[in-house]
Amino acid sequence: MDDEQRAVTSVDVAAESGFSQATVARVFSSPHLVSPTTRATVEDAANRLGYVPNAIARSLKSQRTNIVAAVVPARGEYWQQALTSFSRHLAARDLQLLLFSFSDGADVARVIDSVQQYRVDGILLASTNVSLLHLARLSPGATPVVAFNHPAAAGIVPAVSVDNAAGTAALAQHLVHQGCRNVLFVGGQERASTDQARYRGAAQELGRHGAACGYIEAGSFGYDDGYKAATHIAELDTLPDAVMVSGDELAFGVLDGFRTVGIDVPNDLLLTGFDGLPQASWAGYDLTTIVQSMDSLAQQAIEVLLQPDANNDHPADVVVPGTLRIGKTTRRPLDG
Amino acid sequence: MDDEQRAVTSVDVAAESGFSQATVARVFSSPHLVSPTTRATVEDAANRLGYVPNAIARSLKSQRTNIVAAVVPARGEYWQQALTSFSRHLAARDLQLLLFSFSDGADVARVIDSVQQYRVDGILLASTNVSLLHLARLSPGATPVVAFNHPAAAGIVPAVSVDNAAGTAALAQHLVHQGCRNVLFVGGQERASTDQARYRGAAQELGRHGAACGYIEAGSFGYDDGYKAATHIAELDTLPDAVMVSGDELAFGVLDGFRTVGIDVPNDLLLTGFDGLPQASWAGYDLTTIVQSMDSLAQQAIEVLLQPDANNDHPADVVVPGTLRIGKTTRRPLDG
DNA sequence: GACAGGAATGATTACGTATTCATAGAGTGC
DNA sequence: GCACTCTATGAATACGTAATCATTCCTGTC
Repeated sequence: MDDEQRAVTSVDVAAESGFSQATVARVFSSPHLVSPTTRATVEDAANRLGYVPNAIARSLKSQRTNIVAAVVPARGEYWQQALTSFSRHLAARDLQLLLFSFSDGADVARVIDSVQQYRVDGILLASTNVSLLHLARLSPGATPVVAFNHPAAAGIVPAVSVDNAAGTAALAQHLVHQGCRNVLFVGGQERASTDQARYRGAAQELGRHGAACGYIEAGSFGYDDGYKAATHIAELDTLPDAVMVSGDELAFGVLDGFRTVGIDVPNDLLLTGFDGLPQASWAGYDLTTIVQSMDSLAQQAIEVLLQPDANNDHPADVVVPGTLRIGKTTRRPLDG
Repeated sequence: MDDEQRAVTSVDVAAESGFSQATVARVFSSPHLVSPTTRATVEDAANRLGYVPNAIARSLKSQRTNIVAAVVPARGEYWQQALTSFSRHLAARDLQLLLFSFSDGADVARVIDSVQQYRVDGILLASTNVSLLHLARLSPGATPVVAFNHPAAAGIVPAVSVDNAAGTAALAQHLVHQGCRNVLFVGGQERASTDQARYRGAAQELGRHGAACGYIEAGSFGYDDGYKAATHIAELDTLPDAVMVSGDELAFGVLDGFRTVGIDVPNDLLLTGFDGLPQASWAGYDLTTIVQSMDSLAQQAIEVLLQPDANNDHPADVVVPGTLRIGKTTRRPLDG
């Protein structure tokens, strides 16, 4: 009743079971070193007392926390998907996930300082906006880092990304096959390295076929900015054949914007996205896009993170291909 | 170059600065106890060596980790919103967020054991599916817990939820004003306590006005199951006046399902959701729903969590009201 | 039967910090 | 000039575990 339930330690279990603290510790960390009967006795005592090993003390002693930090932007469907995937794959390896989500304006340096304090086993740095300067701050530390979908970081730290350029190139080729000659690319933020790679991939492929590719910047990768961008596009003197949008969420906004102002997709123009969010296959959108296998990306990222990278002077740079998903936003109902 | 960058400790800083380890520790944990000149000297040495305090050791000594665990379902827009909000509010209090996301089939008991090991300062238990049995497992421990949006947990552990019943009651009243007499409620999972509370609120209010309220279960709160549910509803002999859906994401599926089979919302029937996800105000949906102030909920949850609750025998039970958002899914363009 | 070798366990220590206790000055008031 | 308070610092210890080293005991072999 009035038990103040003082924290139960391995010493308490030792006293209760009649064995030493060392043996109790072994029962929980390397059971094969202890005889079956002893193990049973100790486990019994532990259950009776409600003992749970203290991971903090374990971490201090073993110099491994079994925690991986994920530094992720606070907003955006894409990052939430990524986070879920990280979490699942880390759990499969008995690792915990310490979350550091930061808003656009937040002080990344402060976040990184915070991360360092916890002596995590690795850092998944998932943001296109972390400057290379901040990355450099991390490199001297012994904590392994993987830049997730931050192509510009490749060469400085190990990086895992989807093949952005190849993805938009595939989309561009698809559009060319549909007869598009005048394409407009809607970027999220010009300074984001993914944005740059995606535009480059599109522009090069379109150029190879003699098609034009303009660029406008929406301001963010969010729905609202896509919606606004659609309004601007509608006011252009001549509509493009097709609009390629740098991210799916942004594309949903563009699509809804077009619908509101009476531009019909795909009859008036074609529309593509990028990312392959679950919503892209919702009946309301059915968007042509590049589907990133988030599971594959997350798994690779964690693998690279935990590998004691053999060649330090040449950090790993994994590029995972995406797959083209063709939805009704590029499927002309009646085509010449 | 070849620095093996051995972990720098407060002892190293002590040696470098000429002061004792105790003084170094004080500089970082209670600076007011140390003279300004000493502090400067120590901070200088620390910077030179690249010292970062070890939070693990600090936690072991101080018995506070400054970490809060969030146990959250892996899937669902709503939970991702909640997670983001938790993260932001915890960061504002210099707390870290240890994430435990679990799939539907996962072993909750195992997750909870994991949580216990890390001696977190508190647990945000955000799932309608955690059984009361599991909650009981937690109570003897000294770790404070808050059940987030799990009404059934109220009374056993402190709970913070949106006012589910009042929310659906408000929606029901709105529907009655629109002339609805025959309403169908689409639940996610019957066993979820939020689902029950929401249905109850709707049925009672509709009953008060002599209107009927049927119930069907979609199977989950996800888009796909909503889509399927719409198909089933379309096959009914007589369509209801209105469909109340237990969650927004589910409602998006229902709405898209209706559109696919040619049922027009709001002309053929009215539709409401619950949660107030960002997508609910996207132009493509513009859903009538109850908007939960996630920020307010998260903040309250954290407050309750960290308060050394005065009266232990009567755990806190905070209920936050939602606000009605009227979208075009209940706005008849031309009404008799 | 003696001895090697292995298995099981206990005693001890280290991980890096925060805090208590003790101590040395530095002011302060009479 | 002395007792006294107060501040700044150092020495020592504790947090809870895992790993090393030492010890005991048991088994098998020639």
